[in-house]
Amino acid sequence: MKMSAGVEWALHCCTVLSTATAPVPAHRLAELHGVSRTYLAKHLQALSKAGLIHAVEGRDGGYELSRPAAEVTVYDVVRAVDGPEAAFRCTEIRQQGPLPATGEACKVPCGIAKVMATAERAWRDSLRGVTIGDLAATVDTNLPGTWDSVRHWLGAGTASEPVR
Amino acid sequence: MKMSAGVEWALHCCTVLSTATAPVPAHRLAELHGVSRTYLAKHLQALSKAGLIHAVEGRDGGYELSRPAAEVTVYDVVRAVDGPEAAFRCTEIRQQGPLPATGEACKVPCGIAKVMATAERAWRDSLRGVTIGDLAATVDTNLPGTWDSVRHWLGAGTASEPVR
DNA sequence: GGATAGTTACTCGGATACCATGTGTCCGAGTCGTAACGG
DNA sequence: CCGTTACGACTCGGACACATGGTATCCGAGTAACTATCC
Repeated sequence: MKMSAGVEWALHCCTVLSTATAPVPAHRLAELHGVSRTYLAKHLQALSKAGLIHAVEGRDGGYELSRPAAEVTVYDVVRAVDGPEAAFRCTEIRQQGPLPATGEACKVPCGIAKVMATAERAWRDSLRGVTIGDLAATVDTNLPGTWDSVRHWLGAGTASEPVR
Repeated sequence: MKMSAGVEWALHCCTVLSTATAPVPAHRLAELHGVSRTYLAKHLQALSKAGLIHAVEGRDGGYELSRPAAEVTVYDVVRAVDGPEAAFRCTEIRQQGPLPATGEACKVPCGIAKVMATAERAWRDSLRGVTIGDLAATVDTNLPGTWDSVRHWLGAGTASEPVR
């Protein structure tokens, strides 16, 4: 069981967007994080479809958060990128084989499925307890001035162009 | 993010083994659950490597639980089949790009990685709170007599042979 | 000088290849139960 | 009748193909800003 690497990228991007003062193009976010531009674009589209971010079209356009960072949870991002379906999928094998469970026994969900569902709910609840705003604040606590540098870099031209 | 279907099979098999009175061959477990014999064998090998079950070799051999069912947690099985590594893997992209995090900032783990690790810990703790014995008891509560039927079927010959 | 039309460059969005991991399968090594055999 | 021995069938274990989904990429549609022109 492994999670898409795009989740990490998306979370970093959302955190950056929460402190940006203007729309940020996808290729700029990729450059800032040192990842593939085209593949990151795919994940940003997922975030866009989920309504977490929205695109400003045309020249000088880019992405920006649709809601305040404090109202976007980490789980929202994970769900948007990684998909809404649960990791564990009960295939109801109790109904197969020579001793299948009868119809009435299947009215209650399989005990195994219930345990897995409970665990995943705990996982989701934990992720729902943290927002993009919290993440940004943590970074600022660990290394004050980080967002100033990021905003400065975003405001400047390309990376090859020296920052004065 | 999806979990291997073998996890579900393995949990069902462990529950059956917890009520069996003699070693159960892999092909018999596959037949009982209506799943691929050879593929199930692969997952049973994983359980065996993890020490959760052990093989009785030779004729009339098979698998049996190594520990009492009450001492085997659901997480033990999930970990054995699905692997011990976490779903989220931090690739430290904060150290990449034109504004990499400096050495001292990296002494503390990335905030995103911490959030994901906390969530996964909650997930694991939830799975650790349920044992194979609990699962077996749940089945017996929902449909009393199930394990008697299973034991009877296991004691009898092949499925094609009618049970008297 | 101001409004307007054309141009340009930039943005996102979906459709398209590649590869790693899960899925499914196979055959060989080892072991126990059984039966035949000899004492 | 009992011990020994050889056999046979059954078990697991690891090594081998296939398929699905994540990974990575490309090009086309659309829009806003800029510029030059005209009134």
